[in-house]
Amino acid sequence: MAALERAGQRLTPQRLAIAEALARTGKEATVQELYDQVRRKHPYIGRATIFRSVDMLVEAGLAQRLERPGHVSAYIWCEPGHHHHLICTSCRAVEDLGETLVAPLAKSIARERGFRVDHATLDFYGLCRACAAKRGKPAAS
Amino acid sequence: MAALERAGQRLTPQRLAIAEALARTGKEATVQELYDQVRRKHPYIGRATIFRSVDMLVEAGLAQRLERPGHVSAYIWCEPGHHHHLICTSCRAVEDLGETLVAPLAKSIARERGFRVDHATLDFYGLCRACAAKRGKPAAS
DNA sequence: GTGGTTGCAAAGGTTTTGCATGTGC
DNA sequence: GCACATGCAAAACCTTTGCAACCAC
Repeated sequence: MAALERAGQRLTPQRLAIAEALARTGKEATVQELYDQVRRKHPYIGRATIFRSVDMLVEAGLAQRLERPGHVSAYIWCEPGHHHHLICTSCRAVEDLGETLVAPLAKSIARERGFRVDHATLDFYGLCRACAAKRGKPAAS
Repeated sequence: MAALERAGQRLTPQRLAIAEALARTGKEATVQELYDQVRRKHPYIGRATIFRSVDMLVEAGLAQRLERPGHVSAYIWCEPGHHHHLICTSCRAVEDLGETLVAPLAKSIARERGFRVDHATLDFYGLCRACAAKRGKPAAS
């Protein structure tokens, strides 16, 4: 959590609580979920603070906004340099994925299509090892 | 546009107009932009119809929702089997990318991490060939 | 002490929904 | 003709903003 200090931001109890909540779940979390979670210890925290704090975390490179299907933004804690993920659609656990997979792709795209890649989204959705083992087949809807 | 019929959906003038508008721009488009565009020919169309139609298009596999940063959904027309894109952050043009790049990645992830990939997002943001040529460097903010 | 941060509440904007009417098949 | 699609408007929703009080540094 010392990463927060390194980000050159003020270390308030709220921010700590939010960062901690996000880091601890190991899953993607919406603002509402973080709000519910953090409110157990900070009953007077406001939703706006969550929004402002996660924005700050994203800018500091400590979190990432997942543009996930369904119009609600979710956030995940992430170590610098790990901006791609495996996201379990069952338990919502998130695993990091390094840049190593994307870098060669970006390079070949630049070469073959003349496209100058700035950044890329690469996220895999599916079942994590545990969930895949639990149910061999995806659950029927 | 015959793809619409194939999707087993009713072919209404509104849907045709929306699909056409989306297909013709060759760019990502927000609902608001489609609304403005389609309204030139269908002044009485409602925003709700746009939302319902793009949802239908997405379900039919003829469009894709881009979860782009900034909380507004944008949609792009896409041929079946081309669900990854190069998106120009300058002119907002969209180029298709086949599945060929992702398939091997998904396979290796399944093998190495025990993760059962269902689907993946892979979109590259940057400058298309034309925009990259126009301005060698990204514009200063 | 000071400037950034918080909490509250209200505003802003996007997306969804209900229902009567209209229409493709 | 019937089921589905549309238009309208209001509701629901997430997110942002303004501002006074507060607090980390």
